[in-house]
Amino acid sequence: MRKRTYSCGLDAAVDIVGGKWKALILWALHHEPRRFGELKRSVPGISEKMLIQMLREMEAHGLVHREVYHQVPPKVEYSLTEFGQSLNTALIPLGVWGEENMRAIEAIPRD
Amino acid sequence: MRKRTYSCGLDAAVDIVGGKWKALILWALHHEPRRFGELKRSVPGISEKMLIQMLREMEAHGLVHREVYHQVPPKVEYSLTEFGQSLNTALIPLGVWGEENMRAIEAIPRD
DNA sequence: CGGCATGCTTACCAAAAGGTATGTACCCGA
DNA sequence: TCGGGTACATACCTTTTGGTAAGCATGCCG
Repeated sequence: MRKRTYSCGLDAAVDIVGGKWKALILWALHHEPRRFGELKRSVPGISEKMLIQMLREMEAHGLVHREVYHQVPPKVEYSLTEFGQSLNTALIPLGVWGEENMRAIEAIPRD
Repeated sequence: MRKRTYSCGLDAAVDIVGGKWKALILWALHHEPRRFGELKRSVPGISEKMLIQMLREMEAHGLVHREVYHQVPPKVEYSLTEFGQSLNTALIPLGVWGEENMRAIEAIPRD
């Protein structure tokens, strides 16, 4: 989130979904609400710091909902809001594209 | 481009389209091939350095085609490959989402 | 009492992304 | 000879992003 005006819708969407992790977290929440630890396990490679940071931003952006259960040990559940759902839906074709072309993408030489 | 394996298609797609500019450049090339200067004008805010850097990467990734015309003054045209077209198509819903929600996105307080 | 589990939080650091400014090479027309 | 237009390249710097490691609060279980 850095701009106040966008040149087009894609510009705005990229700004929201930007970074390496948010799309993956959204994806992981697609089917059901998840706890912190579950999310960490279902987004391989993410650090706790990044996960929290992204969750907090996404909460502030109205994409996810955070529900705290006052238990011991503590339990916190994250779920998609309507807004988050709609973004997730818009990401589906991109996910499909990625799956269809994963071989080609993996074959790209990285310097 | 940093990984060799992806946890899902979205992961791979985000890796390719990553950053602030590539999606916008792809978008700008959607309808017709464009020259360097035209692109610069149609992606507001981008610096020449970033534009070249992104174009080079996208060429290396097989998303765009670069055609040099040996003229004076020089002319270089960039166009989408089939691969680039397919990615662009997958980005359409995201662009639509961004347009529909642009007001909401702009209203998000930053920090 | 001590260890474990959960869900964070903090400090510190490295790498990548991005921006500004300037320079290059070419030829043309004034 | 000078400036302008095209398409870059390069150096330098700042900001953003991401990673590691450690610590904290809580209460249960043995």
